[in-house]
Amino acid sequence: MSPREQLAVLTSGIVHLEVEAELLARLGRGAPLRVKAGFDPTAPDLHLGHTVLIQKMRQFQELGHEVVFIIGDFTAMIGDPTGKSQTRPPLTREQVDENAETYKRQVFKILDPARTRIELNSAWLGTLTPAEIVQLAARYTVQRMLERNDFKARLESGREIAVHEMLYALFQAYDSVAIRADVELGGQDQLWNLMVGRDIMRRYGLEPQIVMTVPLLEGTDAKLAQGRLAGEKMSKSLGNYVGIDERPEQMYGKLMSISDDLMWRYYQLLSTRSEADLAALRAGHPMEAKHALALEIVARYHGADAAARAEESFRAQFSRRELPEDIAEIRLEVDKPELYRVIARAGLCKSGSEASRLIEKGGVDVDGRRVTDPRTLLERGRTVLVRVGKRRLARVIIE
RNA sequence: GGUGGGAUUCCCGAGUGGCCAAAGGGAGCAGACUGUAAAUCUGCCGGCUCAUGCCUACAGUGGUUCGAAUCCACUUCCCACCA
Repeated sequence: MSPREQLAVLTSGIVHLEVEAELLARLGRGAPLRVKAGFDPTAPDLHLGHTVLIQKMRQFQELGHEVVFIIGDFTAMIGDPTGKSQTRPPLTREQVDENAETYKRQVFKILDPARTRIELNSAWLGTLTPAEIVQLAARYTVQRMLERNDFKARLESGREIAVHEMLYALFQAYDSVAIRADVELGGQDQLWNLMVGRDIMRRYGLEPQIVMTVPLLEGTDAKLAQGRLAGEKMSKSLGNYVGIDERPEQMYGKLMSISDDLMWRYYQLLSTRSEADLAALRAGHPMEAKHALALEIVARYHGADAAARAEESFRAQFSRRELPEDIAEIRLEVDKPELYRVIARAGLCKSGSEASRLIEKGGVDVDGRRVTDPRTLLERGRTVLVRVGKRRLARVIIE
């Protein structure tokens, strides 16, 4: 593929590119580019939000370039100065190794292992001498540091900025020096850090890395508000994520429950479909477009067969309202087999009170028939099918 | 170091002596409607041997009072301004 064609592929869907002409020139040399991205080793489970970046890395690989995936085990001990979680407990060596393994396993669902190098940044940062650290720090200025919005705001409002917080950016930048990165990729919110890397490389007499940022993916709860898609970015702590290690059925279900507006955003950032395909989907029923999206994404991480099964079980359970195949069977011993007690004991509700309320409101049925008296007695020795709400379901036997 | 303001149920936040398991909003859950959508509407939203009863809860400890989330004392932690 010609450099121009490569450029078109690589820059599709990105937020920022610094500098296009440089990227084009380097592509023109014909040698594989070394593409760097850093990951924090603290949160081991990758979700679709991370994959926006990883898929971009994959595109580089497909064009013959090399990806260097840096696990920031050293920088994690410092903590990114976002001010959010200052008191993050330091990780042990074992935890870092374990998380790194999890990363590899998950990341190779997308990346080509043959063209991927994984490095821990403690390998070079951990061996820097104090003199070398001083030399690193000498290559940047306080003025430049204070250009960072977060620092600027804290300085103006008199909140403290610890010295080591500034070192974070320098160490991350040093990673680029250590591996001689041609390109560094990151999320939109990382632009400033990546730019420091560019400057620092130049100061070490290296050709500065090209910087590219990708958009942040909104979480599954994002929806249209005042004509615009609004929502927090996908994150595990907000519970609005789809993990790439999740079971196919669960992934499929989560993707089907997103709003129509969010679906098109996901298409834009996650799908590999062509423009023509997308146009056809837009012309059709949104529900079918959503099925197609769920199918594509589940297939990517679990294979086409598993995705097809997930779709079938989704359609059976929700579209046709059939019973799922695997229903938990629970045996209980209860003194008085009143319905609300049974539900609470079976773990279908958190408490007896909650169970009672739900029953009175008509949220529970037994053997397919709605029961509204919480104190209905269940027969002993017989299996009954108890359904609580739409999703919670169990076969219960009272002994 | 000084002075003031805070800490409330999952989150935000009202409440300044009984009417407080505690406004309002968010999240969550259920029902209606549907495309298991989203939006909307309705209801619920500490627990319990289901009781016009009990227990737990308004940072911690102790106190005043018939009665405290509310008043007092001390403790811990946050925030603002001054130095």
